Amino acid sequence: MRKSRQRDAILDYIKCSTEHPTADMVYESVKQSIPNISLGTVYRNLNQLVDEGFITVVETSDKKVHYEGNLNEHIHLLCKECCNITDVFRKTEVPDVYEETGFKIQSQKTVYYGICKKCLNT
Amino acid sequence: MRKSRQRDAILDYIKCSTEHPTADMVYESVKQSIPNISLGTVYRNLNQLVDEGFITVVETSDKKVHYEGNLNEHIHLLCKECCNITDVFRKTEVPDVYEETGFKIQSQKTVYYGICKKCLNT
DNA sequence: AGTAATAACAGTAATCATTACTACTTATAA
DNA sequence: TTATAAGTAGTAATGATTACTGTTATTACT
Repeated sequence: MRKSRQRDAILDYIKCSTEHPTADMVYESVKQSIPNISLGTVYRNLNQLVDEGFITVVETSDKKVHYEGNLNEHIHLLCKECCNITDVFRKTEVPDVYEETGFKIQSQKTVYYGICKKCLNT
Repeated sequence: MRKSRQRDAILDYIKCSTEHPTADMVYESVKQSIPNISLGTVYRNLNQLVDEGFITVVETSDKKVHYEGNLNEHIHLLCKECCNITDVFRKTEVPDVYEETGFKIQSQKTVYYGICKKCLNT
């Protein structure tokens, strides 16, 4: 991967952001320092940064991919009403989440990402 | 929610499926018993069934929503190569997953779904 | 430093999963 | 049994993402 001003700006913004920006939010923000950056460039670099493991993605029900720069293991609180994503870094036990954040848990989901048996043997 | 032959067939298919079908897979399958069912009907009912809590969704990187009828708490193994989703129901500890399933875990994600503080007070 | 090779870019067109819309049909409550 | 409104089929529209094309910029090698 070569060095590029555009990708540096994109990565920088995501790494510093506390929210979980979408491609469009990245585009709007980076446009302030690189006015003629292309939306296609943003998408291409986001995909590249995910592939290379510099950032990760979070899916919500708003049908847009959200990006995240904090790679430390943590839990996401995902509001079904407003789609807001909140990070919880402390090893807070489930019953304590409500007291500490005011977030009412209704369900949970745990996903392990990796390579399945079949793809490992290919 | 009224009774409808289309929705019954859709729910039935998802509840019986061991894979995690997409809207299109549901459409193709239900079409065998209701040949003139509309894809729009499938989407509308899937959203309704999710809203009413009869089924849930699983997101992969293939940009399609996958549906799931098994509401028992379990873990998903999501292959980054082929996007296959495998369910793990036993409380298998992370180190044991590989031995039991051949799935090589690279990262994990835990999400709690619910209502945030702000939306609760509205 | 000069240059060739090619990764990356801007701008725009295309894709495709999902949603919205419309006129018709059917479940169900009174 | 009939009114009403939820549900449907079929199709058009939307919108996030990707693909494409001609140009620019990085980097490895003389």
